[in-house]
Amino acid sequence: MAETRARKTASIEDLRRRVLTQALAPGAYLDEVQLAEHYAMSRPPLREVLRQLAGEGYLELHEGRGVQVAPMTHKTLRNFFTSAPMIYAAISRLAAEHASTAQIMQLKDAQVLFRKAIRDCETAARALANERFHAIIGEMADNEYLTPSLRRLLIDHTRISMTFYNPRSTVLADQRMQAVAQHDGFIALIEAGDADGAAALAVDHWELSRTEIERFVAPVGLQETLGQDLKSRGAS
Amino acid sequence: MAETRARKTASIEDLRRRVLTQALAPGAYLDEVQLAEHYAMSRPPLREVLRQLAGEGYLELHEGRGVQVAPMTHKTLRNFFTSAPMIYAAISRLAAEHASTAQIMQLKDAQVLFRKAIRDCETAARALANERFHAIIGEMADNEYLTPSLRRLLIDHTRISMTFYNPRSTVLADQRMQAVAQHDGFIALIEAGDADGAAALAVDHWELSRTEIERFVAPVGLQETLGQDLKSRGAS
DNA sequence: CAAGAGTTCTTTGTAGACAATGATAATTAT
DNA sequence: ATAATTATCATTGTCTACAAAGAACTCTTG
Repeated sequence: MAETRARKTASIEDLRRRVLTQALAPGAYLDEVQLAEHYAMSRPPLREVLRQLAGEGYLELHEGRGVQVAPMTHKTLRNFFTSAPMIYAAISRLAAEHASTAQIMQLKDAQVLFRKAIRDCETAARALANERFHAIIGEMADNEYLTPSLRRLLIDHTRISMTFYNPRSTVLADQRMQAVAQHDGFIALIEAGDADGAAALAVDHWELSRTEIERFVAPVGLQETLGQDLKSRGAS
Repeated sequence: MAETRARKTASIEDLRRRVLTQALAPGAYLDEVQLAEHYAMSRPPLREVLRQLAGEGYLELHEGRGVQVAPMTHKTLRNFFTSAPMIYAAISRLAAEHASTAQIMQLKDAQVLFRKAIRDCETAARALANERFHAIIGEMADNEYLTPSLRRLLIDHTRISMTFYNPRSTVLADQRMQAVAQHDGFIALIEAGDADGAAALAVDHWELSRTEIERFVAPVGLQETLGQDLKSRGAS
């Protein structure tokens, strides 16, 4: 078994992806033996992987009762809204101050993929590309004290966006174009080293995302009276 | 082996303590077999423990090259100064908003231990009690997105304070009393639910700590001319 | 004498088997 | 019939032994 090491990192990345795209639903319990089989490894190293992912916030360990995909409740959503703008703004500011040219290249590459995913209406790819874009900004910030919080926020931001993202909705099409434009803005501001600008844009970008989420969480009520056909509205 | 579970959690707490008090020096490499022996467990569960602690920021894993106590460089110190006030203020604010009475009791208990450690000039106990005090405030905030950053900050804050803390210095005695008073202030403000007050006090508390650290990192230069006795100044 | 390659040895990583705990279902007693 | 208790089962947690990768040392060669 020469490539077990590769398998281990692969399993970590795959599990991250599955959690982010909700292929593994929040709150779902995982089976160690099943996962170990799936990734063609034995349980001890898999357990290490699970611990690590728990540390990163993807999973939750319950002593003697198994591993759970990090659940999302109304409380987590509230906390998310409270913390996100502050962290995003701080990270963006630091990124503009510290970004290397190599990292800016990475960011541009990520933006290409983001654009592509939106054009092709690939929900999961879009969510992952967006996560990657912001994760790179996090790397640029290069601050070991703030990145843990950013990581944690991105996990749930990505998962939340997966729950309600509807590539067919024309209302959201405009917002998607705005998001793409804002990403371009990030690249320009970071390249220019404009810390204040990047921080301000982070707040705008967050506001855009927040409206999207709010529109889904608290949608406008149905207008029909009892007895009418409700099918065509699709409020779910 | 009925109590292996207890041993596992005990090993986690002990390792945390040893890192925080610098009984394990920053950057030091650990030996798995030695640690496993020390905690009377086999290597696989110990490796899980190490992964978890790495996730929490106490350790760093190096693929195939062993485990290292999280190092502290000039860069980490700079990042620390950048991030700490924001996170501390935010956490304190949320703590004042959400603290339960049970948690306030815990905080008061922690403060008793903090006072005691300072009175008895026990450096490690003081550092750990201070860490615990602020960790409880973190629990009060009850925000899974911000606590990871707070945790990370407290690790290095505790370690930094251990490096230069000198219970004999009379200059620092006054600062210690101020710190105790500020902790009392936290308790009062949190109990009163004064979020703005708690956030403001967090900034003050941070400033106090920062001056202490700065005085150590950039001390005033020695005044003696060459050839004079330098022993009595203790500039290390 | 210095530099590089080969070999040995220490240390990390993994596998498979075993033990123990928590969950589930069945049986018994009220 | 329902509730409690016990027994069985599935699943988590751990241990010992083995394999492989990295580090250090030695031996050889320029």
